[in-house]
Amino acid sequence: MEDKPSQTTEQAILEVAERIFLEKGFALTSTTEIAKAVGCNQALVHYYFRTKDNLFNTIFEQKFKMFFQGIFEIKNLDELPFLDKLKHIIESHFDMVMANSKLPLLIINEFSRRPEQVRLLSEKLQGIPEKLFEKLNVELEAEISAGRIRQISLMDLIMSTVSLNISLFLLLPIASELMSLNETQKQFVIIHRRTENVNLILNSLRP
Amino acid sequence: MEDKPSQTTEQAILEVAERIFLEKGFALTSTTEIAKAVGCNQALVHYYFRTKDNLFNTIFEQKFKMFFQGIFEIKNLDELPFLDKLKHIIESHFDMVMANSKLPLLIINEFSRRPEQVRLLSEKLQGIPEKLFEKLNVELEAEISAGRIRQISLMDLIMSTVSLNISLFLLLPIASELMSLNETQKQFVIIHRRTENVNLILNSLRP
DNA sequence: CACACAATTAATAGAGCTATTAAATATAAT
DNA sequence: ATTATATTTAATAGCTCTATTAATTGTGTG
Repeated sequence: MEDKPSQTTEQAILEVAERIFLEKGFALTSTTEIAKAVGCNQALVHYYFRTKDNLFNTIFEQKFKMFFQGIFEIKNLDELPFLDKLKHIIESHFDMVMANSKLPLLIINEFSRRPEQVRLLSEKLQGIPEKLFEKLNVELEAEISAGRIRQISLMDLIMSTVSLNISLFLLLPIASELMSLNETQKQFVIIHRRTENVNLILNSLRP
Repeated sequence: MEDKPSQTTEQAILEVAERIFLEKGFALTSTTEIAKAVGCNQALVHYYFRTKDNLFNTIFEQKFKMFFQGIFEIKNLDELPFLDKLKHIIESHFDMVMANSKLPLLIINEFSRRPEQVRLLSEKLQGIPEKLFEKLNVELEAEISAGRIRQISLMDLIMSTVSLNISLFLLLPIASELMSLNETQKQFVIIHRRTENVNLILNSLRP
């Protein structure tokens, strides 16, 4: 049946489903459509994953983990000054969002569609970034005490970073439709906002 | 049939439909559900609005206009210094988003569901805030020339403001689920972020 | 080859949804 | 009161979707 003989049908279904779910969301995606895109019978989707919910959860769980663990990926930044470290964190978060630009909307929608299940899922991965947060918080408070940056909580810093980074990719489709941006212009906006988000946050931290 | 005898059935359908559409989005809302919530026959929804799309568009168009025109409501702020004016603008934008906290997600989803129709709709209301933007831009550039604020474009300023303000209400359901926030705690976060968003932007503008 | 098992398909039950139609009921006007 | 018009309902056609079942084809193993 296959174009790519190297992968199993099950993998093909997963990959196609991931793409379509990210494109159109859970509600507007049918197993019929997935099967058609894979080039197989619709029953086969249910043969491997039984239900549409199962299939979605398999994909969503993996993406969700990746996204939350990747919020602030640990790197070898120990020796850097705090603000340089922060710059790296903001930029790598931006890059992660850019590489998964349709995921935030899916997660937000999924939380409003069935908050309970997503909460259960998220409990499985509790506590992963806590160590990093602890360390960052210590450094942050040291900087504040030393008078090198203004009073601010780590939560606010994270909230602002995530807000600015994900919003770009939530709003860009709207802005580019309203202002008729072409692909080149969109790319320009993206790299421009990448630096602007960093500037905004770092500048605002001055005491 | 009615609880509120003062309003027509048509109005009742509109109000109920608005609430449910905002709650669950277009795809997950059925005319059957709307009718049940209104307390009328399902055919009546189609009698007044013919199609579900029509009903949705009627509501969406009105909300969409309100939201975009209200992005930067004009006020009597002429005599204020630029930064004070900006503070007012950010705060009143925040308040408008807070009063319509489920609307941004609906608009974002609708843009990805049918970008073309929404673009056509948006063309109808082109040019409303242009005057204000012009004026703000002049003032902004004057401040930059005078060295009172750093180099930044008005577009970036708007983008950051909208990003920070809408993201709070996109992320709060997730955060409050993950951290088990109660209603009081959520309210605290909201008022805290209201001032933090202003601080973030104003602080970042220093040269 | 023959047998077991995996993969795939066709067919369809069952459910929910949109939209229409025709009939019933309420309302207003003369 | 009668008639026209507006409102409301019941019934249902037609569609799409999910999920299951039974039958068919493929594949590897003894």
